Amino acid sequence: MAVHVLAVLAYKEGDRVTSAFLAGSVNTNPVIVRRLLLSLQRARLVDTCKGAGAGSRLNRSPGRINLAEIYRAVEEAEPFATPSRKPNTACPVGHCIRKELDRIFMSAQKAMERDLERTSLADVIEAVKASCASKKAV
Amino acid sequence: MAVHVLAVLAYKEGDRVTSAFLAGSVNTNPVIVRRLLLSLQRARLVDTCKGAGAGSRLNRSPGRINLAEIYRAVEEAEPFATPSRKPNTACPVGHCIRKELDRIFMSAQKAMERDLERTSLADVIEAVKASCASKKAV
DNA sequence: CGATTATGTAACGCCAGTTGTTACATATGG
DNA sequence: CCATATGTAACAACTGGCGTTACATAATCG
Repeated sequence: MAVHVLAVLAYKEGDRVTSAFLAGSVNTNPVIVRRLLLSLQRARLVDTCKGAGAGSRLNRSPGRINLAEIYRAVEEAEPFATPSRKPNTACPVGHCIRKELDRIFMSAQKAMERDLERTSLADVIEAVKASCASKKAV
Repeated sequence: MAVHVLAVLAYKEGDRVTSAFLAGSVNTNPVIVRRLLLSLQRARLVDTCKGAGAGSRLNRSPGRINLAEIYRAVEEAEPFATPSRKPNTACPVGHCIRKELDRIFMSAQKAMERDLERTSLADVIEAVKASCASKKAV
């Protein structure tokens, strides 16, 4: 969904867009979008102004924003299972496995982000446009 | 948690272990473990017998089981955000973006799994043992 | 054979996280 | 000063996963 919002922003090249408009586009509530924009602001991906005639716009050109950045800005939690908040008991394995798994999963997540880095927001826009065009052609 | 259970099984090299024992080790309920074991059975990772004196054991040596297999056996859902089951509206972006994002995320997930493939269950056991030993040394 | 043991499975409650909604304070521009 | 749009809080609704109880089924042992 974050990517979706940013894609719309990229679509409107530089124009300020209100959260209400974005919400309509993603088919959700303006507040949801605003909450999302807060994360994106923290990551310096968008630039938001308050007041009349204001709204948000991209802070960088779409070609210089990659999906890994968006992912990191939005997803703060690990994609893996909650470590089952129980610290485990007297099992010989339970004691030390958590730390090891964290290491391994961190590495896997890094691998995933490296893959996401290869795609820029501009790439997404381009692909979407192409996909829409071909669909229209039919 | 799946890895934890399998690690315990690997620890008990070949012995059949009951779900009750595993549950105690992971500090949870036997039924939870059984549900997990069902997934692992489907993936042919464990071999479970019913009846008295029965239980589960690994179907392969720990060195020949990698974490990507476990991940695939257990996690059936995408690690990414639910595609917000709403099919979106008349927004020009909304129409085609879902498909594109699916492609990209699939690729990222593949990258993650490729990373997980590099670690076998035996590696995890080894690391855990080493970690426990060093902790004991202190 | 029958008792015991352990899995398979369903039904249900519980809890946490996410989404959605309403409401209101605040800032900005005209 | 007023209209507009964000920031934020409070709360309802929904969802997914975990936990628990309960019961049927299967396999082993005496």
